Amino acid sequence: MVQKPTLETVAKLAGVSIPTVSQALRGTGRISEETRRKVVSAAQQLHYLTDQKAASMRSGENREVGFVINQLSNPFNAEVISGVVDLLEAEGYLVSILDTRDDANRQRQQLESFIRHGRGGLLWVPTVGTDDTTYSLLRAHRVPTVTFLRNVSPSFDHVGIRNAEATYQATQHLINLGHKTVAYLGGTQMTLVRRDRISGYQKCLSDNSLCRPLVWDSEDTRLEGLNSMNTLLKAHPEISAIVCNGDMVALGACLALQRIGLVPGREVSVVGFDDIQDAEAATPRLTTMAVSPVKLGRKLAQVLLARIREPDMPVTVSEVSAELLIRETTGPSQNAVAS
Amino acid sequence: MVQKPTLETVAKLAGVSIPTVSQALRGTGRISEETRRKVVSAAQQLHYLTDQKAASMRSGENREVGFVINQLSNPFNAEVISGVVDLLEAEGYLVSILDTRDDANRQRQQLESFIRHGRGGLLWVPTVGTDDTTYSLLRAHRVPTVTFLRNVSPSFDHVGIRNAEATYQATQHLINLGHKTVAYLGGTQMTLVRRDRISGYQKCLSDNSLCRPLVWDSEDTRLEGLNSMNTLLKAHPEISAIVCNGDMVALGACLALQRIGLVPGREVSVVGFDDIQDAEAATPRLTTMAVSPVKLGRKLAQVLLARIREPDMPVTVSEVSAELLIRETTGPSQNAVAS
DNA sequence: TTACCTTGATATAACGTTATAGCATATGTC
DNA sequence: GACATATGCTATAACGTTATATCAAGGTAA
Repeated sequence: MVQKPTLETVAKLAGVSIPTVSQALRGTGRISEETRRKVVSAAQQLHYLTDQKAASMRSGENREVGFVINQLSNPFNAEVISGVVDLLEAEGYLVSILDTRDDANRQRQQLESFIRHGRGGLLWVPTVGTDDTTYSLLRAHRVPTVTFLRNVSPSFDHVGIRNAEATYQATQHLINLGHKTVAYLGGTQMTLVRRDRISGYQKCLSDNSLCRPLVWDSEDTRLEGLNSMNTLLKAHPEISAIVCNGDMVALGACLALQRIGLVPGREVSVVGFDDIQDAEAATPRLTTMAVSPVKLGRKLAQVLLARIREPDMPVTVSEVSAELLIRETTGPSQNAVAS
Repeated sequence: MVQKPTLETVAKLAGVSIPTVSQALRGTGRISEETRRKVVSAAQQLHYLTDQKAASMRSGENREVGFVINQLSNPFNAEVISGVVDLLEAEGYLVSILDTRDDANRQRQQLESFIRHGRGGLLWVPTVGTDDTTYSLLRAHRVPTVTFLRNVSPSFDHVGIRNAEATYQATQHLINLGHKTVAYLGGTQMTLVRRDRISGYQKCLSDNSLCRPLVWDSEDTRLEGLNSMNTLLKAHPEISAIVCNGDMVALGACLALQRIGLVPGREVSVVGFDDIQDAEAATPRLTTMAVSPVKLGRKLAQVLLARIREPDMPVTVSEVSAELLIRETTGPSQNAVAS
């Protein structure tokens, strides 16, 4: 145990050659049952574990993939990761997670490091401000890549959410409840995701002949949601409902309402996005657009596996629909009742 | 660009030998300024990136480390990870994160995979129920290892929190406010961390001649905190204050109180543990035992680096103190005022 | 018998690096 | 001018695997 066990050590102990050991352990080639047993027992005795660095260097195969994500602390992301990891680990892959914290420089560093270490696949939520050289870097090194949520380039497979459809549905729900002044709260930059969500919100307003779209920025945390809602209410006290870019923002917004004595779902209605665990636990329980993070994670894993196995298959784009989950933070407009 | 660039490709383009390229790019050996420039330009032209698998195989050096953690979705952990990653990435390391979700089997799989892939270092929150063979696996393969939070084995370096001291302080704070019936809420199994925290709580009670320790289980999520607090209140309506095993539980407990019309900090006082972002954002703002996750993360990274550089140094144990942050969820006992 | 196939193993080369040693050529010293 | 030393580069081997080719021994068919 003083020396790292290698094929050579095992071979010596079993009294056979190195290739024999390699084949016996992997079940390839023509090895008699008897020597196979000898080899396996020797390997166990020495606690031998294949050195994958050496193996993958020779064989080209590589069961290490990475998930480069924009915000690890977001519980929705954490749940997606669970789904991905479950499926890929079952297939013998090692999934490692990198957090860019939406910093393009950090992301660049991480991806270069990623390529240098020769990972066999990439699941990727591209940072805001990712530039073209990053895409060509990945293409040049032939990294099988699936983008997630942010569909930034037609050369990569993609798995995402039907964002415009979802916010349209959320907005329509509020309008059906009689709300006339519906604002959009959340996001800070014009990512594709946010653009799509806002466009669904706007289209719904105009389809219903309500023509005052109002979009307000906020980081995707409870704290920022609280602060932004405060400023929004000060600037536009007339709004009676909001569609949020994420549950964390929505929960923060509910807190803001409660602090000034308003009840979410009575004076002001709130719709979230994601259906994280806390949405159900909050008081009042949050109405939200639910997407199953585990289902998304599985889909992601499946697409990546397909791409790894068939590098030349045509690029695929998969989008899953969100589902409106009506809980307690949405209710009939007070104005509508009054009029 | 059709072929993966290697030292050979670069050497051919620059018109020099392979070792020359290797040395020129790393700045070792004796290379003239002129050829160095030639080589660097050729490398850039081909988008050459060192294949670390091959490099580390030959040189033995390995700048890949892993952080094997028990619960990725916990925001406190996410913040610790940030601290670790900041420091290690600056030193040229690639940090990848694995989530055991506190499942010993999964953890075993992940660690074996981890070793096979030859990682150069490990930061580790061991799962509940980790058995001895796992420790010896890590020792046998000489993986530089630092345990975090759960100090399970004297053969690894450790970074953790002064848990008993912290809960003692929290409990004393409640007692000073006049509370006589203080319960402990959170955790599900007898991990070392929880044992230490409970012992601090108990010692404080007995030091103050209050002899009714009451410990109640709960998973470390808001939802479970809510449910557990409900059952606790039903079983023991007399309690006037609780010390919690984590902020998530504490926030859930506050929700439970609010649902039945009680105000945290008035009828029942609540102290959390961790000081996650939401502790400040909650209504009312959560009193908690604060440990700086970023500071912990940095410490972790430093200890690991030291261990990697000096594999034979004596084992170190570092513990940081938590600090009582008094906010709004703790207040004078109503009984004390009445009597 | 000769020719051919099957079985069970091994020898050898290769993956892309880096460490070591070696070999010219230029520079300095006495 | 002879010798030592410094400079700049290259040849070679090695890291631990796996892929390919090869080889000996035994079995089968004509």
